[in-house]
Amino acid sequence: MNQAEEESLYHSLEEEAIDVDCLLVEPRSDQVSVSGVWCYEEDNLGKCNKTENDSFDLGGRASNINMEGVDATNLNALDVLPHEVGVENFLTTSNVSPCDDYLLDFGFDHGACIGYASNERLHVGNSQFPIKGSFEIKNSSMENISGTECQNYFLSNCISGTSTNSSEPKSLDRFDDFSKSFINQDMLPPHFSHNGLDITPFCKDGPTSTGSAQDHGEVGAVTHKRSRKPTQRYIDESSILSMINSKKRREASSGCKGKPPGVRRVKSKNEVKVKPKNKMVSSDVSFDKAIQVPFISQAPTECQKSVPPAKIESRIEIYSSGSEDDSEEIMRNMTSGSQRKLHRLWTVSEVKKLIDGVAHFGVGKWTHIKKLLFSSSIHRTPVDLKDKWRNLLKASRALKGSRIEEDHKRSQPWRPLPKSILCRVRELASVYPYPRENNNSKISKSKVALGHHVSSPARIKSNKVPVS
DNA sequence: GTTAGGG
DNA sequence: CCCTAAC
Repeated sequence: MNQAEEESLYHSLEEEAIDVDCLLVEPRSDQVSVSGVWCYEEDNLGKCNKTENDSFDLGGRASNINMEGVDATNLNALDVLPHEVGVENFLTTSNVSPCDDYLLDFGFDHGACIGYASNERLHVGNSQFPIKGSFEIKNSSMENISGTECQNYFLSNCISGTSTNSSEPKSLDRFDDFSKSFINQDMLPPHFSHNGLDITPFCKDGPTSTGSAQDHGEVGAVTHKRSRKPTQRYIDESSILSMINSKKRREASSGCKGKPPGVRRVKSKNEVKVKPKNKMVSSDVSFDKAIQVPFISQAPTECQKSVPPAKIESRIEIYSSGSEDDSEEIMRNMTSGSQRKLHRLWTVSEVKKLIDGVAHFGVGKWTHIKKLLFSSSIHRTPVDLKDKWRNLLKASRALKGSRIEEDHKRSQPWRPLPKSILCRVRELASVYPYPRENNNSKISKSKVALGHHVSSPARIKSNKVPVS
């Protein structure tokens, strides 16, 4: 942008009586310091299970901020180069995002605009957002206020610093985007801050409110400022969201007779089971994150690879995901209570646990296995264990049938189980034959009779395999 | 309530 | 993963 454009833009802003005087204050140094105090509301701990008080990750799709060791007294804890600071996709972090009810409050002390007023401060305090507290950006030269990637998350990409040292604001055009995002008198808040500019975005727009990212752009406001048109991106996303919502409403209203594929009635008892109040941070959840459970922990692009493209709902969950269970709840709410359970890939650790469980309790004791080994995995029901074991048996048989491993890989190109696991399944299958295979399980009998090792007491319990 | 088995 | 019959 050249000088003339900047000036004209500035004047247009001025004409619109938006108090952006501080905009043209020259940045004075390259230092950007982000510091603050963060803590979580107790209610939201479950949604932020990975995060600690003094260490958190504002991971976004485009960039990450990792704030560690932030405390109230150390204002320089996060002294970094401007290009390292990007409060981007603030609301999309998987730790904190499903924020149907969270409000963001941020006021600008002394009317300072973000990054453009020397020695002024941007103060962001969340009252109901999972991250509760405040952080400050002690500005010296945040010259680049980017709103281009703003996906109607109020903080996404609206604050960023660049490493290029410049004595003049470079991105007034971006500020224009930014101001469009924030300054809208049509969205006047019921909330005023004591000191200067105050913005209160919120997203309570009715029972269909999903807490998805789009919602955060629905309503936002600024006191005593003229209204501005919402960004094109906001318009686009709003229309997409409403389209999805109306589609879901159609599906819901069409009743259960048609039974559209992929959307089924969820039994109430399942609802109760699947959604316990206390959300646990289990070892295998973290394992999931580490290994292969696709949709929560990975970047959205990767997630989308693992999700069938037809499942729009799933992709929404990806973006709004906080904890797994929250996502499920959100989707259930969105679809008026009818939603197929999430498809969660079984991790190797889960399979191992299942195998251990079968080894200990025998086939068919799915409830026991669930209670003892999968108590922390609330999304795995006894039926799931049974189904998985059945599939494992299939897989092991396939492996036995075609010794060539390539065939096996071709049959399961997406997630080949380790051969050792399948061998173990086969071994257990011979010891604890699946009920249906009981008829032709003479081999297993002979194996057991030959003292084929099973060191578990469960073997005695299993009446399907006669001992001695 | 739990499990097996078909879809 | 869902549904349902059977136990």
